[in-house]
Amino acid sequence: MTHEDNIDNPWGHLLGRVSSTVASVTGVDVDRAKQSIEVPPDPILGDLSTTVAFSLARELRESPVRIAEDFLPPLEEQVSSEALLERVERKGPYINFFIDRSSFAPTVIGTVAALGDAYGRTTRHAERRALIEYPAVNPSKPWHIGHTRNAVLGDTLANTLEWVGYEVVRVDYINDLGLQIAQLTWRLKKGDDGPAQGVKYDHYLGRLYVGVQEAFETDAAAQEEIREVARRLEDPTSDEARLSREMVTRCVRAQCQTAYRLGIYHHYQVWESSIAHSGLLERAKEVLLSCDNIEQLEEGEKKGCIVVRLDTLEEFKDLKDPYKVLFRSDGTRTYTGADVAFQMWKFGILEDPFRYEPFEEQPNGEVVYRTSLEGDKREIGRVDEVYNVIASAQAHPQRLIYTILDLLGYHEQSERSHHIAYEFVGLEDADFSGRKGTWIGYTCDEVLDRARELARQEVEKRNPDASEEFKDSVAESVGVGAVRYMLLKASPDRKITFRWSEALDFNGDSAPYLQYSYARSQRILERAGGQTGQADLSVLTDDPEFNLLKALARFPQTVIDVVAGLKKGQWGTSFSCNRLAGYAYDLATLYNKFYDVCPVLRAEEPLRSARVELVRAFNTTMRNVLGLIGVPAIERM
RNA sequence: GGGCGCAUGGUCUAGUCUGGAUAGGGCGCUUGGCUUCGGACCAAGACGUCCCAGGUUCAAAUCCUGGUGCGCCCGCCA
Repeated sequence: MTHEDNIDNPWGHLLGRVSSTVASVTGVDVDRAKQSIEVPPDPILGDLSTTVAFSLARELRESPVRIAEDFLPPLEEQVSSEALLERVERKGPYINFFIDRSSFAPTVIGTVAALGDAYGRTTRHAERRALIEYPAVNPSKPWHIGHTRNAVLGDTLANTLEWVGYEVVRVDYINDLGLQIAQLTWRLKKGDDGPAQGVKYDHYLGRLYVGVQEAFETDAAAQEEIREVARRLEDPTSDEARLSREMVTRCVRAQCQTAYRLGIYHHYQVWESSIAHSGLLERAKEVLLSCDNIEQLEEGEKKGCIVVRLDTLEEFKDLKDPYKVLFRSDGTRTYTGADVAFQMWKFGILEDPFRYEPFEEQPNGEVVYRTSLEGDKREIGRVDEVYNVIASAQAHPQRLIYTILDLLGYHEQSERSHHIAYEFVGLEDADFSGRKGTWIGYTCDEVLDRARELARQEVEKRNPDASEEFKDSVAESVGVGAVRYMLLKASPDRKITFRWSEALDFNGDSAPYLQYSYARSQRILERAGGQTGQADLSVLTDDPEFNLLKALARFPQTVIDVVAGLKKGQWGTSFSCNRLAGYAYDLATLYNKFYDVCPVLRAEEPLRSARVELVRAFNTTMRNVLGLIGVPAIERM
């Protein structure tokens, strides 16, 4: 019994049946038969087809058409005993299968009804655990849309893995020791009134930073003072460290408000200061120095540095310098050094030196913990896969970290380290830069606010008599959905040029279109009254009904395919989040077409009851997909 | 210099991994559809050298080779 035979996956089941039918008749193995199955370009031709005649043509020294002709009679024989298949036809060399519509509807709707909220979830990867790091925004500014892309990608990946059975640990990384933090600490030390009334702390810091950066670049004395602050920050007991800790905490709390609006939550925050002062680096250093390619140089330009020698490796042979520094001559870590130690921690290669304290309780009711020098020990546990959601620009350093794990002998962990890469979000004429302040006006909060305002106007038009609370709540859900969906429907390796007109377009391929289709189905179910249960579903055979049923059936297989597509390449692991968005859009489109031409409540029995059950199945499936991609499902809008 | 990614109607984009039948959508444009379960909807139409040149194949947007254009990466920085 293969996974596809599992009843929680109707489309996979169907593919399995067709594949084994093709295999048994033609003699090719099941995998090859499965490879040959595709969906014909026009449903008139069939629901599924096989091109196996083409691939057999050469080895049988026979024309593909002739081969298809020969296989047709035995296939017809087999198909007649397949419950879900009605008939098989030949069109030239193509062999096309037709689903038995009257038995398909009860199968699909029965599955959706039986599984309910769990429809779309499978247990293929049960007992497996994954750790995902995202979005790791510096605690010195508000999220802009680029950070939001990272966060939404990470959150959706985490959901997707959970839907195929993974247990997922969601981790954020807080770099509280970077230069930006030193600069801001220096600035706050000089005294400042703090944020004006109503200004979020992260926005306040972000704007303050633009000015500080200017001083840093132009004023040598200021620059020296800031370097000194950076040095003092390394001592966790210093006044600067205390001030910085307070500042960073307030900033992270403010950033979390943005995350919560988007429905994004974490289990742990790993702070850089914990990495620096917990003893993790010292342990990492010991392990690293036991590796043949890693050494402390005794002479030359990099005398005293702990380096990894890379020129023996094919993928790094063209570097200008064969040595990559992990620890500087003064003993401090480089980014790469800290990242290697962090990656080792994620896999449990190094014993967990961290202590944890609650950071805050999130709106989902779960406490997010931060690493700390105080607090309690916690057990992260074994992790099978690690996914780091990081911009494509970081592909080289990410690859380097995984290579070092490999050099250390942790081949398995290296292989299971994934860089989920994505391109930047930019403007037509500029990129977002923290230093230059080009992000101003394009923070996640501002984009969400504007989306909400626009949605609010639409809600007002349609529901003038509704309560303020209702209007606000719907507007917020529409705004959040629109922003998440916009970021998800683009393939991660494609740059997104942010345009207000596109981000706030609520028609067509957009979240409100999905939410609207859901709300309309909700209305029908409310008016239809209670459960019918006994409906004769075999009457659902018209094209609009059948097309919708096929889309419903495809959901679990789509999630499985996206996970199967997480293939690791040399420079990153691809995550087709756009396929999830695309599936949701297809489903909504087919429902809207059905809605337009198939009356439900006004239909005669037994059609009426059957269509109500179809609407119910759509309602359940759409709610589940929306949950998966994090777009709020709205009952009424 | 080396590496990675991208290139598809006016515009934005799916499909490329794993070759298969008339290249699918969104926005915009033209036109039609509510005495009807919600028009954030549906239907019809116009718009294409799938960057270029070769090659492989019964079959190429998809694979191979060589180009072109754009973006990014290659520090004891952050």
